[in-house]
Amino acid sequence: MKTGGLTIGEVAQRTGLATSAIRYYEDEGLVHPFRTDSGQRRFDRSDIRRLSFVMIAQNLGFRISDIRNALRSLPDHRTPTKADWGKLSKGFRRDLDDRILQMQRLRDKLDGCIGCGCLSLKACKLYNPDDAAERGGHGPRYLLGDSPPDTL
Amino acid sequence: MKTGGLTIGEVAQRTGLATSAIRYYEDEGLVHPFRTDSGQRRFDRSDIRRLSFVMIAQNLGFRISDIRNALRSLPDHRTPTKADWGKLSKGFRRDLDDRILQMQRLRDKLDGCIGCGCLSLKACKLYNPDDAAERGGHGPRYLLGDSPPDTL
DNA sequence: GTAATTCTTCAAGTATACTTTAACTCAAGC
DNA sequence: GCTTGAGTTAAAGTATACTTGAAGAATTAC
Repeated sequence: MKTGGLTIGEVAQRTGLATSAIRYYEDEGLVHPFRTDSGQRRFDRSDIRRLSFVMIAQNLGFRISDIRNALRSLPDHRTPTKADWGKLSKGFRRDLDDRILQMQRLRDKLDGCIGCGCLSLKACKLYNPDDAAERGGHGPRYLLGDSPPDTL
Repeated sequence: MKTGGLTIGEVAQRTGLATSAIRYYEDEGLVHPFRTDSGQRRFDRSDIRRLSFVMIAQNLGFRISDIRNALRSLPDHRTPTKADWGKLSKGFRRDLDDRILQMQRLRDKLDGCIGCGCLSLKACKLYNPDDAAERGGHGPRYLLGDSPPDTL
């Protein structure tokens, strides 16, 4: 009774994900497979695209909550249109651009700070609290920048 | 008996790290404070620089093992010289450049793949096994790219 | 029809990066 | 000199992202 959908094994093969990971992603609300009468999952072809996106975003360091959020712009039980994906892509690109910019900025600062051995961050402003907040670490770590250059 | 070193609390204040994090970093071999006769940690001023580096690298997504590895180029019980830091910086910069490049490449691909809604990764070669291996996920996930375009 | 796969759920385990708690010692201020 | 704040260890707890294992049901292959 495989009328219409892909089994979890087929999706695993096509994406390279473990079946356990796919089940986990369902638990986390990243995919919404339907069920056969006997309770087995059946996936839409478009779910492969969804999961591909998940893997790409994961690889770039985005967390599952971020990804779930991005995927909200896609319809849950309808095959996403080109326009749906375009919308998601736009938001994702913005995040990516931000990250790239941040990294480049840091790299350039590092040339000046670590490169010269000073690493005196108040002077360098290598970091500011906003950067820290973005990544959302566990504690309220304000990272660097409260000691004058001569303390380093 | 505070002859010479900073206490863990002072280091915590200057870096913004929790004392528990600093102790954890010592366990992980990222800093090597000496001890007073009574067993309390005393840090070198240069350890603040070390810890700053740890925080920066962490923020950029590097793992502690990577960071420990990078810090190997610094001397453990001597204040690092400008040359020491320069050496570390060079290796770090290379990694950073790699990451930035990878992200830019992916971003550009995304414009073509997700943007158009195809996301057919074999055709796009958005990902290849090498990229996956780099990040070193838990399982042997080869990510994307074994399904022909029409399966998506 | 039956044996081998593949699927199911649920609970527990793993790795990373820490924090929290408990019980205790040390150091500093008054 | 004694209280208080800061430091110490060891073990357990937390969050994220999964994997592994057990026991059973469904599907497929012959």
